Amino acid sequence: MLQLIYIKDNKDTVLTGLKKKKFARAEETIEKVLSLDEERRHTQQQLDKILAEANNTARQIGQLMKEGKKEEAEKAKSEAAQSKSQSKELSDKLSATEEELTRLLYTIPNVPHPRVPEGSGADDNEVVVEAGEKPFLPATAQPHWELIKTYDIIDFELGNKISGAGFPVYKGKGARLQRALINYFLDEAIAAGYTEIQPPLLVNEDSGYGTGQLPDKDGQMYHATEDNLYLIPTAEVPITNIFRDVILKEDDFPVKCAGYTPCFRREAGSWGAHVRGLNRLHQFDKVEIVQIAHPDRSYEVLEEMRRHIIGLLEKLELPYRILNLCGGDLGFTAALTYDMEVWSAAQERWLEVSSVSNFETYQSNRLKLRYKPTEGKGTQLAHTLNGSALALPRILAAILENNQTEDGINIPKVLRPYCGFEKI
RNA sequence: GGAGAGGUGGGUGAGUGGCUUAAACCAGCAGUUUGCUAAACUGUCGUACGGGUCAAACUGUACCGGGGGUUCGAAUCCCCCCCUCUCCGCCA
Repeated sequence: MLQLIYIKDNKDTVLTGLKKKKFARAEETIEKVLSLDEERRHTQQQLDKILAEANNTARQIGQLMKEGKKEEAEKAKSEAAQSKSQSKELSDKLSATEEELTRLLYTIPNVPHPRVPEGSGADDNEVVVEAGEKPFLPATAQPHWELIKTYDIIDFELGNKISGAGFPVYKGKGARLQRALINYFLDEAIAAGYTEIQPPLLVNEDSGYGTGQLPDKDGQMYHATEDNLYLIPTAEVPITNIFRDVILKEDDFPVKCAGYTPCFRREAGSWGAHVRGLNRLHQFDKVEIVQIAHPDRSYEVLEEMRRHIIGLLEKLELPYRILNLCGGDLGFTAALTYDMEVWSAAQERWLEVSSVSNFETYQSNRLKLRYKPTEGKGTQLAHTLNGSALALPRILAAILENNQTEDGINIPKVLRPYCGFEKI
């Protein structure tokens, strides 16, 4: 969530930003936030004063008792009892106000960065880069959901039998190619200075709130109710939560973590004709990169992450384009997001394979992820960033479709040492 | 799953109702000493929300796993919950 102090000091910027993000009732909400804050401070001042007096009296009573002045002590006691109901009332009011304030703050999305383009939907996203050559496919070319049957490398029917729709079974060279991609992505991340993490795949409620999946996207996660644990929808959740309630030192920056995990998504209500094959799944594999950055450097870090992902796409020889998401299409918590899409030649459409975002302090405020500046007092919120590097199924789809030939599918050169074969 | 023990600052760990404003030690930071390192010594050393100030100094409140209660006063007593550890059982 946004920092209260930021809203107070930058009211106009916040309002402009929220409008860009198509957040309805921006003025109304911000005014309410500011007046609640006013009320909160006023109440706290009153309460603090009463508590200070009460603490004083209590100390005096202790002193009187010690000196054996019982009568005086009794008198003081009855006085103290009076301020009690008063303080109870005030502290109830304080927590009610704070609660309402927090609840309201949770409903306000992050403010977009100035570089975010205006717009209301996917059509308004800015194409930053388009690179690579779209392959020319033979007339016999098949979409990946046919190819996987032809070569018997991914089996949806089997997954259907074991689990249900959206849980494919990877077989033989399909499984090996998948494993090759994971290892390749991890090795590249390590080479780029990321620390490899193998996090838990089930997380508790606190972690769900920490990265913002709860309470809003409750229905999107698989929930093991017996133990009140959630299957992770992305490695972002466990990895970022490593830093929940953490105060870093300034020279701890940059913190770079990468992890491979399966990801589980219920994708409630989002199935349709356009999500055939590997395009959308309940379980899929992904390598995620996460950075915790100094606020002054987070946009450099974002560009660094973007370059890292481009590097992967280029080495995989996939045509790609990069979108700078417009205000209306930007996620709730992001300040700036690049979507990376690869060209899927047989489907003749772009597939999103990565999304890199700077959340600035939006996540860290909720996580209480701070750092101590070397100069000066106190703590400051760090910036968090993450991105997929990369999500496997659509990459796999694009590799299969783009590299198909009359006599098999060519494996990109960079993956061959990892696969142990050159062709499917 | 059964039984027991326990959750206190960055760490170790004291603290059974009021000289606790959380001792002491370690680590950290600053300084002194020093040819350098080490050691020693001195000082400093939590977080959040307020007040105060140009900024500080200073100052109020809350926080000893979480939530409630008893009391003038709770780390300490009571209730509920969560978690960790040990042993047993089960098990890759």
